[in-house]
Amino acid sequence: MIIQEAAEMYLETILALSKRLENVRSIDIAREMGYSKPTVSVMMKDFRENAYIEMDKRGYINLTQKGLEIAESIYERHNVIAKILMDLGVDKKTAYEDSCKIEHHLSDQSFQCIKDYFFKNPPKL
Amino acid sequence: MIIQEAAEMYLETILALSKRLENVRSIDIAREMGYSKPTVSVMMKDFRENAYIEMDKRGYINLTQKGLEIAESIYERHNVIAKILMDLGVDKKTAYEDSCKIEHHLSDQSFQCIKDYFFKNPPKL
DNA sequence: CTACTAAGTTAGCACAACCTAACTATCTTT
DNA sequence: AAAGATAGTTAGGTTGTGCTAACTTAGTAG
Repeated sequence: MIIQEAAEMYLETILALSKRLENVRSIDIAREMGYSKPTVSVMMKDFRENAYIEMDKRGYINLTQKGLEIAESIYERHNVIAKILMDLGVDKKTAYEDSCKIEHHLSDQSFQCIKDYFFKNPPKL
Repeated sequence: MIIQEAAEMYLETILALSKRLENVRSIDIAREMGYSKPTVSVMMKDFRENAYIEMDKRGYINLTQKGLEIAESIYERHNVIAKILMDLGVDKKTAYEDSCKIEHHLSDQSFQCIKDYFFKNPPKL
């Protein structure tokens, strides 16, 4: 299973939910992302089969090491890019929306260069 | 027809090709983008029906005003973003590849903020 | 116990955007 | 004129990612 944009979004959402909920279930993901139950259910089946998550008998979802690594990398990108956009004057909502889309398309090299540059040269408004 | 990422790529490619070729044909687009002839043919049919391009009897393609506006906006983004990435230290090939993907996902607001910032604060290596 | 509700799953569908195979049309070359 | 090459089109298939309808399963409330 090649991890594609959609899959990255699910993994990131699971990580984000796990930071504010006791347990993460399919239904929580569906509500968070605005998708139907079956859509999420099918994707979680895929994730189980490819060992990105584990699910217990109650349906509580946990990221495996493999899943967590991807989720965290995307999650970091999301926040770093959103912060930079906001520092450049973009409003919060737009900054988060845009970074949510961009985060999947940046090479590691570009992300690192952007991160390094803005770390060394924080924009002053 | 909602212009989606794929459509934007075709329009941008037509514009780019028209800058270095006398006439642009479906086959030129197919070769440039690495797609099959039928794939391009079907998309061009769609473009004709939605007035993004015009095609004469010889199959020569020209962007309409509507098509040109989209193509130019994407084309500008591509070059601006690629230049910034290169200024930040990303190699040329990666910079072009990444900007090619990002260009479709940035809001006007974010693009403008990024452009303004780097115009006022050109990175010095 | 029955009935309701909530969560998860299965089956089947839709759409975008790619593909190959096979056809047509046109132009060139002999 | 016949044959070959090149370009475009049509038909039908595949994959990813979403949907609804309808089912199952488990927990809760009367």
